[in-house]
Amino acid sequence: MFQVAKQNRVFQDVISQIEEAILSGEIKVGEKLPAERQLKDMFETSRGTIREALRVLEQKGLISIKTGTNGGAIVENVKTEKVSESLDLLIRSQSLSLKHIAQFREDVEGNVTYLAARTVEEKDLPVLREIVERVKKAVDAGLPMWDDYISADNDFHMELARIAGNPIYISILSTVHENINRYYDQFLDKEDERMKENYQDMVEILKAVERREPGIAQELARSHVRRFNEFMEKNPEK
Amino acid sequence: MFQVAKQNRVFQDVISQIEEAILSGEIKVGEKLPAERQLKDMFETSRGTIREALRVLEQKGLISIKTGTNGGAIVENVKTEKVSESLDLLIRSQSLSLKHIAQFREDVEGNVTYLAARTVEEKDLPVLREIVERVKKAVDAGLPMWDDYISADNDFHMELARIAGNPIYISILSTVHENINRYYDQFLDKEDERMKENYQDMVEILKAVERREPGIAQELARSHVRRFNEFMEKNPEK
DNA sequence: GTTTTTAGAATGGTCTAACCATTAAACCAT
DNA sequence: ATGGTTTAATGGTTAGACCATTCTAAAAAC
Repeated sequence: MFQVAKQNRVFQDVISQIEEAILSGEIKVGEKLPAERQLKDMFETSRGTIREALRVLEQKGLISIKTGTNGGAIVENVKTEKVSESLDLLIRSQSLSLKHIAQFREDVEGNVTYLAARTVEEKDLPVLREIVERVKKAVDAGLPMWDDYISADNDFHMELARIAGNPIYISILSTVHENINRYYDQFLDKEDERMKENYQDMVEILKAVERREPGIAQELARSHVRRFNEFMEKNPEK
Repeated sequence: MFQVAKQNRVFQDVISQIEEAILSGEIKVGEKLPAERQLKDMFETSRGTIREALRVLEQKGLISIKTGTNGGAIVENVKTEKVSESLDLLIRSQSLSLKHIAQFREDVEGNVTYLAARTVEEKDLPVLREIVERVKKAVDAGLPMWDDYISADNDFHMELARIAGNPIYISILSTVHENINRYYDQFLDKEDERMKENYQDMVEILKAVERREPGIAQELARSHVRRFNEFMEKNPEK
């Protein structure tokens, strides 16, 4: 029947008002908020309170702050980065097993690759080919280039997400990569054979995307990820 | 080659240390951080700096703060709420459209239903049947029960996620629901016909799950969600 | 006249010290 | 027992000072 009677925190009100001004377009991206000392006078409060509000707005990704003359709080374009950050916290604070992340990744990479193969345009292909080239170079150089190889593999999947055209997938995928890479470092045996197999996978995925065959591309991406996962699961330390 | 040499903000260091202590389990959920005046001494800094750090940790959803004796910063279980909040900001700042969430939801519900149909056990079925019963009652009662109907529909999908057995899907799906429900309220025409059609969808999905037919269940779930989305997109205000 | 150096000013970052507001618990009066 | 009162601990807020960083423009050097 009744709502909890919550306390009034001045900085909360400051946050709401500035957030509203930004989202309504009253203050546009790239523009600066008034200086802290001015805001203090405008809101008739103290600088400390203003600064607490700015910390929250900064954390939300609505503003960024520079020091010095001409510094101040600049209104930012909200990026997907904060979604990744909070999702990452959520994932890390749950007791998730590698199996859960691995399964989720398999599904997501499948979906992303499906969408990418459906929406890919001619101009996207050189970028993908260039990444596959990088993987080839790393594979040819062998184990010393393992890190480059992993990094290019991630780029390949992220580029597919970009092509798929849905920013949500970009956030989700970067979070998944961040989390699963921690496990890869720990549990994946760095073998030459792995690199070669996975390079072949990528070549096949690229071909399917070039031919605009979503279903096939999806299944290839899934087994590509599954291969990684299986090798990790075989590892006894897990 | 080089990382950006970022300036040292004392509160940033405080945030990192406390965050690390929480995520590593050194301080457990439900436990309290030391009082601000104690933290100030421990970190050898000022109370203002400590408070700026606490604002950020609060915004991240890692702690909540109570006033009064026995008050203080309590370590919280990270909830999906903050992910939803940042997604919501993305939408409101127009970096993300309803279309993106709708598409993502279609994929996710499809994946979840596929998994659920594969892993479902006999004991899970009564729960699903009970939810479908609730939907039937709401549908029979017609438009006045619209909210109950939407709520039961969400429950149905969340229960499938639970059955699927991957906590990531539970988090992701609640985030999606939290966000998309706002749009349903705004853009979905509340028509009797909608309720009936969607009830039929759910009955079919349940049947496919009962028969352990993952592929069919997945496709049914996808078109179920797509139906919602299409009705929203037809709405001119969108 | 052009370039370099320097000084100033504006801005965020931090600190101190005080007081206010809220809350739980202990105590007291009825 | 019930209800009020006091007390102490905690977060919330304020004011004022000083430091650190950075841009600008004046001054100096060439």
